[in-house]
Amino acid sequence: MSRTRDQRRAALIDPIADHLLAHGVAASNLRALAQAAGTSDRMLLYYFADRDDLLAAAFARIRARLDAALRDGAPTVRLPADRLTETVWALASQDALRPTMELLLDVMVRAGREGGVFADAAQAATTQFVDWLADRLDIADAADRRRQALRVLATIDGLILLRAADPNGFADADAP
Amino acid sequence: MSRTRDQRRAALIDPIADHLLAHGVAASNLRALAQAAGTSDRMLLYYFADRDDLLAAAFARIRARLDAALRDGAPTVRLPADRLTETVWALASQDALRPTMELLLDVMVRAGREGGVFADAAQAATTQFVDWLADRLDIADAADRRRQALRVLATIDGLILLRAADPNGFADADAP
DNA sequence: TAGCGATTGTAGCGCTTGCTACAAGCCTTC
DNA sequence: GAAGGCTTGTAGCAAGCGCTACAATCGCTA
Repeated sequence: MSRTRDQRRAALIDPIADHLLAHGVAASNLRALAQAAGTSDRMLLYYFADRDDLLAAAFARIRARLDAALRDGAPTVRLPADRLTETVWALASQDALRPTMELLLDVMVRAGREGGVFADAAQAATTQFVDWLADRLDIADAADRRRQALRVLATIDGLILLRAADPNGFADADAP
Repeated sequence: MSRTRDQRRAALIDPIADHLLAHGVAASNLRALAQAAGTSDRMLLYYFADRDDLLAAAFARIRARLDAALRDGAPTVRLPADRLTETVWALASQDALRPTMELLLDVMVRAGREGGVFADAAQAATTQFVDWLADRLDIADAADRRRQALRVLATIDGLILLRAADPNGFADADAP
């Protein structure tokens, strides 16, 4: 009974996550998300407390997918920072990861202004990513490694942001 | 007559730019902007064609301010990329520039999804910033210099984004 | 089969948003 | 002082938003 409800709840999240990835947060109102999930907004609010609850679930799902993609994407070979940046930038530019990274930007900007679900999701994703990067940096000191990992992530995020904002002007600098 | 109208139009832009910098794009609806400018939304739409026109004017004003701040902020001394990154990161973290940089992130994310005014503003600001950075990089080849300038900007933008999204978690990595 | 909770559709509320119709006031010009 | 354009206030529209009240239906159990 309660398990069935949880299952149906879980089944709704995938198409909703897809819609978020494809169209961003602003275009993800309840009616649009309901259509994407093949149901009604009324139903979404039956399975989820409110929109924030729904978004939180979708963000968690997207993070789980990202986790899997990162695990498959690159082995744990320790690299210097600039080489790691290069590798991850190529990885994050692939079709599979690009929408995720761009949605992450969307969420991070909202985190600063709105807080709430967005702050939680941004913090979780950042931590996850920084940890993953730190595992792949050939730096001995842990604190320094973490600091450099954050710097690598900053560069990747910035590159994605610049490309998303101005895809044409970015073309000539595509190869780092 | 027409000059007076232009003057009044121009006078409205400063408080509106201030509001944008303080509260972001989402919180800058016509009624809020009107209150910030000490007038009514009706008046804003008398002096500007529509909200996009108003935002475009405000973004242009903010870019002019940024231009002045950059000119004052650092002399044209050519540095290697990592030293320039350090310098500009410190500069962009100052109270005077920080809101501008964070608004720029807001605009850039919107540029990707909504285009229009945001794409124009993002492109102009990016170009302006990259040119300024390129003038301060001690790299001989022009194309390579521009590419590195874009990379420096990406890192700065990414750092600002990470700090804006998660001010606490970022504290331990504040010094690059 | 009757009853009862779980599920779903319909309709719409209350709010915010960008924008507009209309009319009143003001200020210049003759 | 009359005329006519420039400026401004009042009021409100239409659309979109998150969310809810209410009732109908479904499916299981007794």
